[in-house]
Amino acid sequence: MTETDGKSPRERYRAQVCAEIKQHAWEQLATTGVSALSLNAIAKRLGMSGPALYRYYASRDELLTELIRDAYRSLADLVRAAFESGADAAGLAHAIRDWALADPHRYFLLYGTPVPGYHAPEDTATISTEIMAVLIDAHVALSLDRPATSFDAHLENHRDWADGHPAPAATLHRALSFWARVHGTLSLELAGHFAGMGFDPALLFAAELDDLLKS
Amino acid sequence: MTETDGKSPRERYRAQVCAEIKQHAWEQLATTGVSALSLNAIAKRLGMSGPALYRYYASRDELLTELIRDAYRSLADLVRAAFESGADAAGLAHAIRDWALADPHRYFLLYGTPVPGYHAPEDTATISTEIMAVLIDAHVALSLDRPATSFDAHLENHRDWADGHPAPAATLHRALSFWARVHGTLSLELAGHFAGMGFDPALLFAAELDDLLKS
DNA sequence: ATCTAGAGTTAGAAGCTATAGCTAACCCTT
DNA sequence: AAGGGTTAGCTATAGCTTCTAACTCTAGAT
Repeated sequence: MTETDGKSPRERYRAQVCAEIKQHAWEQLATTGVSALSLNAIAKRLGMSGPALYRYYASRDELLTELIRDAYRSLADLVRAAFESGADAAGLAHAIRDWALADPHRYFLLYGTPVPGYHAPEDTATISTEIMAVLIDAHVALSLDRPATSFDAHLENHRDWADGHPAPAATLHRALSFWARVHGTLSLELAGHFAGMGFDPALLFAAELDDLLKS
Repeated sequence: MTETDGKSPRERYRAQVCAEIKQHAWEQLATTGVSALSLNAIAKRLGMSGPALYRYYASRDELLTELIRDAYRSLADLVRAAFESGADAAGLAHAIRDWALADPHRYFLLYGTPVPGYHAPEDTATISTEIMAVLIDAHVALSLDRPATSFDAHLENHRDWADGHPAPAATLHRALSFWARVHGTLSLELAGHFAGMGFDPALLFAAELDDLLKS
């Protein structure tokens, strides 16, 4: 209970303020989107003046990087947890869609328009390959009786991104298609491009995956 | 040659300044992206002071709306021209991809992260349905020997967006899948998510379409 | 008890959007 | 040809942003 956690009170206080800043940043992000994320507004909502925030995050970009990292981690954990609890590829897709619908701005933070000056840090790429690895795992169980395509052959020679995964190229192909179709339908839906069209985006989502997974 | 064009000199001058502003806006957009589009910077590059620009565009959003409208028109014209010159669905996909690669920021202006406060004007929706109509046209020639899916049945009851197009629901389904797959692979590629992976995005793009179109 | 590190402050620079009020030039009409 | 209305441009300003600099003051460590 009253474990000191091995940290000095200053460090604990600092960690908590950092967490509070991030929490308010997420709230602001969820309501107004990334472009309207304001350090000043966060500081005022925390009861302190603007520049005080720079003790905790050196710049707006550094806070954004932290948010992106957290979002990636959240998605990777979700995908991994879903897979480890026995979900198949379709189950993963559903989990990802729910995750995105729960906070569209968080999804766009990762997969939306890249911000001009920003460059993702090294570890987000690591998490990204981690996600891809799980996606590949989720596709190894699927049948491979479809005829091999020329892209399969190309992937055979360009499978470094699979990080040594032993799955056949056709499976890597399926994982990539999975990712592309999930992203395609999901981002069009989240951006509102299906808004006035009347049909149910969830059914298009499911149909795109069905077409990929059954065969 | 020296046709007066029926416009007063003031109107002609105004139209030209508007065009120059838009041209500089496109240049700035192509290099730095939409978030860095600055009315001040455009004004200075045109040799006039910041607020002078507000005589021509009432706000940053109004200029953005104009740019979005132009981009939509450009894409719609491209798609229509490609179809009328005999391109099939795969040809349309190639044309769209080239159009997007030529100016990624323009593509993201239409299909990227929606800007928080902004609401698209009426006519962009009109152009969007115009594009969809051409996409449907491009898919009517394809065979329909695939088994009907439940999404086809759903589309039969929600085909208002097709604007009275007589194509069967399976064809509407194909047009939607086409759009989603084009957008999925293209936006992942343009956002750099395939950057360190080694394979050729053009081949994944082609494979995603092949899987849709051949059958 | 003293000293130092760090948290928070105000002030300010440079940038942005956008408004207000003014001048001057221009077009049109009389 | 002269006046009147329109409009293009200016400067100044308000209010917002990120971010730096210099200062105070307190809390933890020695």
